[in-house]
Amino acid sequence: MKLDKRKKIEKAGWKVGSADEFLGLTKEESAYIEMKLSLSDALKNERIKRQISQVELAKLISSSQSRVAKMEAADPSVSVDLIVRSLLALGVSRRQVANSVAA
Amino acid sequence: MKLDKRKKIEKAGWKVGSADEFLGLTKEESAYIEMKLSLSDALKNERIKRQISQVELAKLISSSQSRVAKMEAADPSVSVDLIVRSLLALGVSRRQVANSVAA
DNA sequence: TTGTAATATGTCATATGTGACATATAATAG
DNA sequence: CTATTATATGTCACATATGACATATTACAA
Repeated sequence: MKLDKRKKIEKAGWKVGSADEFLGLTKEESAYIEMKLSLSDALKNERIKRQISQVELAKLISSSQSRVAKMEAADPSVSVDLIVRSLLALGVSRRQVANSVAA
Repeated sequence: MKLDKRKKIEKAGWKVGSADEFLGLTKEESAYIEMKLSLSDALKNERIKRQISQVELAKLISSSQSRVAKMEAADPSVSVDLIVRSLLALGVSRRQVANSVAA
C-alpha cells in the first residue's frame, strides 16, 4: 500500500494497524472505505478540472466550504450520498460515478 | 417510462408530474433517484438469488426486517450508504456495485 | 376457509450527518 | 516580510437516517 493512501485512510478516521494493514477491518469495511476514498478523489479532481474553489462548489450544492473540504478528505462525518450528489451536481454522469465506485 | 418504474419512483417518495415526467426534478435529482432505485433492485435480486429472507439479511447487517424492506423499496428514509454497505455485506464486489450505479 | 411465513407500512427514540461558523494552516502574490 | 486567497480543522444546533417495534398486507400451503 502506498504511504499517502494509508495516510488518507487514517485521516478518514479509520484505524490501520501498524503491522497488519487493515487490521480489524472486514472485507466489507475496507471495500467501503476505499470506495469512499475513490469517490472523494473524483470529486476533488473534478473540481480542480473545472478550476473552481471549494467555496464556489459549496455554493453550487448549497453547502459550506468546510463541508466540501471534509468531502474531499473522505472525512467519516460525510456520507457517500453527499459525495455522489455533489459529483452529479458537477455534471458528472452516472457512468463516471460508477467508474469511481469500481476503481 | 415503464409504468412499474414510475410507481417505484413515486413510492420512493418523489413526486412525478402527471403530464411531464420528472416534472420539477433536475437532472441531478433524477440521476440520483434512478441510481438509488437501481441499487435497491440489485439488493433485492442479490437477496433472492441467495434465497434468504429479509429477516435473515437484517440479521446479517445488524438491522431490522422493516429497514430491509425499505431499502428494497428505495424508501426516501434510507441512504445510498446503507444500501451499498448491505450489498458489500452480501459479498457483492465493488465492480458489481458499480454496475448498478451505472445502469 | 384457516394458518403461517414473508413482506410492507407507520411511528418513535436515538444515532449520525449536515450547514454554518470560527479559526488555523497552506499557498501565492506583491 | 505582509496581504490575500484557498484549504483544513474543530465545534455545535439542527436535520436526517437508523434500528426497533407494532401492525398491516400479501403469498401460499394444508
